[in-house]
Amino acid sequence: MARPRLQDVANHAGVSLATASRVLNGSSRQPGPELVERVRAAAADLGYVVNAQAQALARSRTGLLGLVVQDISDPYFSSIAAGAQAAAREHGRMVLLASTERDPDAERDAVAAFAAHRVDAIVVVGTRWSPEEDAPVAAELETFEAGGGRSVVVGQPLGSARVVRPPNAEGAADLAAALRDQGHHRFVLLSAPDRVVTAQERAGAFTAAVTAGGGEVIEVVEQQFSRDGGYAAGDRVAEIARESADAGLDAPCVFAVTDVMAIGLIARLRELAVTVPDDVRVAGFDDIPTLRDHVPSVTTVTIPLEEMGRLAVAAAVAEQGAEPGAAVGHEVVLRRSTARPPR
Amino acid sequence: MARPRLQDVANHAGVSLATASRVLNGSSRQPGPELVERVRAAAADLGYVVNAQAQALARSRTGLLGLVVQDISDPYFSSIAAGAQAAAREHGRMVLLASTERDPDAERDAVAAFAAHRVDAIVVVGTRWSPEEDAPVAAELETFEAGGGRSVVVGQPLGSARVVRPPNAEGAADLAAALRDQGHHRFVLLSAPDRVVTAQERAGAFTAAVTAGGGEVIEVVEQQFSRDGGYAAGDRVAEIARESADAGLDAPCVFAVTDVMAIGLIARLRELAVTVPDDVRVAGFDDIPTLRDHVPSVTTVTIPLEEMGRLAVAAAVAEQGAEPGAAVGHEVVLRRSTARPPR
DNA sequence: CTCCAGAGGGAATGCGCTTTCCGGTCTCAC
DNA sequence: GTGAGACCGGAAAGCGCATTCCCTCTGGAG
Repeated sequence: MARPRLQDVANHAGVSLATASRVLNGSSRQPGPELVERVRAAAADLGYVVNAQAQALARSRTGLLGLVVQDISDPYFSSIAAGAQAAAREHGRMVLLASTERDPDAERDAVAAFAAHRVDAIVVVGTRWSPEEDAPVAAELETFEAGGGRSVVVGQPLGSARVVRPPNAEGAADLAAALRDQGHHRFVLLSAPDRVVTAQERAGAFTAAVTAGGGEVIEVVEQQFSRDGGYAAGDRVAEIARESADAGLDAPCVFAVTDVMAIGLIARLRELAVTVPDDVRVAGFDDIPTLRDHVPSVTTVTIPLEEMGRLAVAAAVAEQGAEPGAAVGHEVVLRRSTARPPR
Repeated sequence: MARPRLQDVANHAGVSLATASRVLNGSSRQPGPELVERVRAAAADLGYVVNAQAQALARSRTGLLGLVVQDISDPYFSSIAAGAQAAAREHGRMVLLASTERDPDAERDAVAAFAAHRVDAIVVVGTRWSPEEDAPVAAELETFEAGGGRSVVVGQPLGSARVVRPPNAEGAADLAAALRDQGHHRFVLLSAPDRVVTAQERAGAFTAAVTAGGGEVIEVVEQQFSRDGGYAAGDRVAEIARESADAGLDAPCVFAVTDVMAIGLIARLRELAVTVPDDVRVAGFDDIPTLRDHVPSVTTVTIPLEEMGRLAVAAAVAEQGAEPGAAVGHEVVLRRSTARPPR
């Protein structure tokens, strides 16, 4: 049994196609109550399900929202996606999802595919890379916008897309200040390769704030922007800690530019019998949900992940001229991983 | 500047619409090499982007896959989603995502919306509820299949959908056996309301296996199927632990029907100064990624979340008649949370 | 030299729906 | 009583593409 079409409903109700359309699909012009009733009944009778594809073609609007994230299984992205998804639902939009495994090429492909599907807007979530790596995505987004689409990025600016900017610099600076107030002054920076712009923003602002506050970044350790990167940094950090102890210096405080690196680092340190926070202090960034029950509890910068997702969707569906960009708050939360022993 | 249409490309290349279509969209019938070249050039020239909506209408296939999960920010679901997403990409499908906040009504709405968008297949991930709560989704899926769609569930059977079944009973039974072999015999079951079928399957099989092995389930604590549910159970579990200690009995072993409950429980126990595994042992189920760096490490049953997502998509895109259901493996992993003190 | 098969290109139809545009009816004011 | 609107239902023209069918042209067999 083939799916009934709107024409079938119209026939069954004894009205024209136009009337059936007006009744069933939220037209501003509603026929008389009696016809409305007849059409409704016919639709229910036949089990009619509107064909959104055909609607999209006729209206040249799909009601679709393209969401590009770098790894949907990463709590950072899945939290943002949850917010975006909820907001999309409230706005009556459906979400097309793409997870790119942190590959800029896949990012470009995803944007192109979304453009082909004529989504109304595209939201790209995640750090930018080097200008060369970003160029293809940017070009693809440009084309998309030229064709009448709206684009939003959560992260750093990209082309002419609207931006929801995580407070990387502000958060890192505030964190540095808070740690200084706690009495830390010898810092190790656990960062990621240069191409990871988010890491650079955080690392740069942190270093600047530390220096301005009279502290010192005694070493920069560079690793992958992931849990395993943090883990890999463990050996070097442990060495630094031992050197500090041997020299009778204060235990160093590591700033990992993202929570997942902090978690990986702590895992390795535990294996090496280096105690956090006694031998090394550790701070992260993001306050991902995973951190909630981590032991030891980890000092970090809370950023409203779900809200960022919601804001991005709001910017994506906003009428022409509404808020071009959005800022979100942040909060430094000091926890046990940076506690100093009472004296 | 409006988006160029295929007609524009055809004009620009000096060929007919039909020829342009054949060149650009993988038709079995390819025009002569010279024309192919002309059309390709024209398309590139104009920046033509195929309209997937129009294609879908003409072909009456969308290449879309609907994925319904209960909470995309939960690592259980986001891991499955990651697998599904990757598999979909490999099969050249796009994924429409819906996250339902564990609300059966939202689940039904999502399926209906997917049906309206004429997705080729729908994958519903997550536990089933009571028959009454499941009925609407089931009906919606039934309609969808009647209209030519394919449906797959990851979890318990629902209507005539293909099933990817998590090894709930097998895993729980094996876990019970493994714990018995470790010397545990006094168990507390931390389960969820009856309507959560996954919890029932695990709890039922665990209890049966414990009893069969000569052990005893001394109490069943029922809470929400979530981290906070586990947390809420903490006070009662602590009481049980103290009673056991006072009576000079072996410390009880709690089986939390899902890892997130185990994590919440342990968090509360820590606050109450009840030590795991000395005062209470705790085991979970799923082996979600979050568990990787949890302290103490938690005994659980590993199930291949990503693979389940991949299998579901494979079943969704499989040709007629292929594998109707799929089974996945599991593995009990004993970790510190159930370790018994050396004697 | 004729006939036929085959290939290659184009015209035209239709996928299922929205949305003008049109003509008819009804109501109300003058 | 008459004309102007207001209102209402339907016919028809697309939305952008795939695909069927038809026509023409070419080459080879007989």
